[in-house]
Amino acid sequence: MRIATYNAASVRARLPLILDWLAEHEPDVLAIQETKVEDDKFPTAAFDDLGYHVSLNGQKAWNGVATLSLMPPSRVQRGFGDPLFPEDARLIACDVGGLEIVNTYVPNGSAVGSDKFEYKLRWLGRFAAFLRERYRPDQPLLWLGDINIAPTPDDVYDSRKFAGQVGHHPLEFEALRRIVDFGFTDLFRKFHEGPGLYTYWDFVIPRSVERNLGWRIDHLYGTKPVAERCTSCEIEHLARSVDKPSDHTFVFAEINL
DNA sequence: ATGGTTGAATGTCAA
Repeated sequence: MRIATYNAASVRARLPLILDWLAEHEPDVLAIQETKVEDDKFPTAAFDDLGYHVSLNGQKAWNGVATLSLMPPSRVQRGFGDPLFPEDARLIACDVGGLEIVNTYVPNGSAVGSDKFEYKLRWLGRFAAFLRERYRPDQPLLWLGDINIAPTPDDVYDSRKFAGQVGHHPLEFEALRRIVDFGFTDLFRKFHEGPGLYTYWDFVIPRSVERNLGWRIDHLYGTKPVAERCTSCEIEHLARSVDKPSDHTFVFAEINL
């Protein structure tokens, strides 16, 4: 299976780009984040025309996740299923052909010390518990999406500058480690070492793409049965350089399932 | 020097 993740920063604004990418790369699954649209306004028909099933957890204007799959999904779950936890549309989980797929848009966190940063840490803690409630580390499980954390100095263009700031903070590293300790392997790092390999480049920084001032914050994590069968994981840079790009690009893995 | 861009919605916030 070929499985990809993409923070679209509006699925409607990015629709032509996504359709082109699907036609060229023919993934079995595409996990989209920041769809920024309610489910009844999602461009479902355009993906249906390419043969994709569409599983949605959207909301108006912000957040929103969608999982496209050539095989029909089952066991679809939107959010944590916990009425006590403040729910915005950041998680959709489903089973595709026996592979459990959890697609998340982790809160950005805004700035260290803000309410949004506290929410990010609480969300990550709730997600660590969610995994242990719903899954086992010995089953085929893939967690992917916009993680909004650059977990090592190699994962951001200026680690010293951003040390202790949002996206590169020790409390985020600790929260992510608790999640990864469930039994995950970072599929991209299984194949690629070193700095300069990014998935996001800020719109605001002049010529951030050309200067490679980026962050690796879009990740795919597999349990052991997935990591063992994963034969490649690559970043697809072109989608960040075309007309009207998202500020993220695609990351995709091949898994022999 | 606290700038700059983008999208949703149409104020201004979020990223």
